[in-house]
Amino acid sequence: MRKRKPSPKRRSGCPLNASVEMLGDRWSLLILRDMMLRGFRTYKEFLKSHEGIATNILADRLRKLEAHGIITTKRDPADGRKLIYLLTAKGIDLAPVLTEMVLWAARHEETGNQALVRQIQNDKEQFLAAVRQRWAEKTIRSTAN
Amino acid sequence: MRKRKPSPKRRSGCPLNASVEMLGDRWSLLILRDMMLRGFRTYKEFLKSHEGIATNILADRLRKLEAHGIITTKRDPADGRKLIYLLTAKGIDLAPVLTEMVLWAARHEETGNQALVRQIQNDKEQFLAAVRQRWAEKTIRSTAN
DNA sequence: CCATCTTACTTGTGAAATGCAAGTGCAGAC
DNA sequence: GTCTGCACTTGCATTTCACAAGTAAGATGG
Repeated sequence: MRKRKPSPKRRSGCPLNASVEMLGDRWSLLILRDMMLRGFRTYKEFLKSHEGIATNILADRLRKLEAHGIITTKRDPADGRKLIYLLTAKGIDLAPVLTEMVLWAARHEETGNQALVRQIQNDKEQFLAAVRQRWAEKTIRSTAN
Repeated sequence: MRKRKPSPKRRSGCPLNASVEMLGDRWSLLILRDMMLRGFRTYKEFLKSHEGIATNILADRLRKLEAHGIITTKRDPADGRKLIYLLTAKGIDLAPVLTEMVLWAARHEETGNQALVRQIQNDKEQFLAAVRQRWAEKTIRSTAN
């Protein structure tokens, strides 16, 4: 597991602060959710899907996530216009954070997607294992091409 | 467990989106960390501590966290100038989210506070139980006054 | 091989959020 | 009554954001 050298302008060394500086905005975690749970991989999918992110913001977030080593890109071998965005190991390792946030909101707010919520509540570890396995399969297929 | 009616202007019903809309900024989670782990309870403590939040932003974030039912305030009975900020049950229930974020950053970044990290890694459930118990004790003392 | 379409962006503009410095109002201490 | 401490608010410059429009490079159809 390769670690980055400490960024020069970090506000503090607290690990929570590090997470917040990478993920603490209104879009990054939603993009990661789409990659992790919905299997989205291209710019267009992110753009037209979910909560309606602006195109310049999406480009900026993808750039930042890549700079932080959370995602990578590769050209689609079948269509040279397409860039395929993939989660790195560091990225897929955010799965427990996302699931805890989903569980928390589901406990305290009126939310949709109860199927997902119940699946996580039913067996969290199994859910995480499934997420990780789907990622591993996809990643092998993708990097093999 | 009382739930809020769905906010009219939510971008989507996804539970992750709900969490992100309440907590997805550069300060809210740090304030909650200070309450949960460092025992901070007053405006002044939040202000002069941690990563240097601006006073107007702090006032704004505290207002929003209270509006979302994550924290409450009460007057200090011993000093009428002081407001004491306390985590609600919904607030302390964010402990698993914070710990997962700490663990993730500790795994993938160079961060400080290794003592805390090792304590969580060593036994996550015990750590969470201790956090919850400290909260329960403080809350009983506080609301009894 | 040329026109057209798709994809992944960038650019421009106004609105909103943020950061910083200074000031206000109220409670308590002296 | 003055002075200090606490929890803010206000004003202003800077940064970030959202929305609309435009662009470059690769694919597609004739």
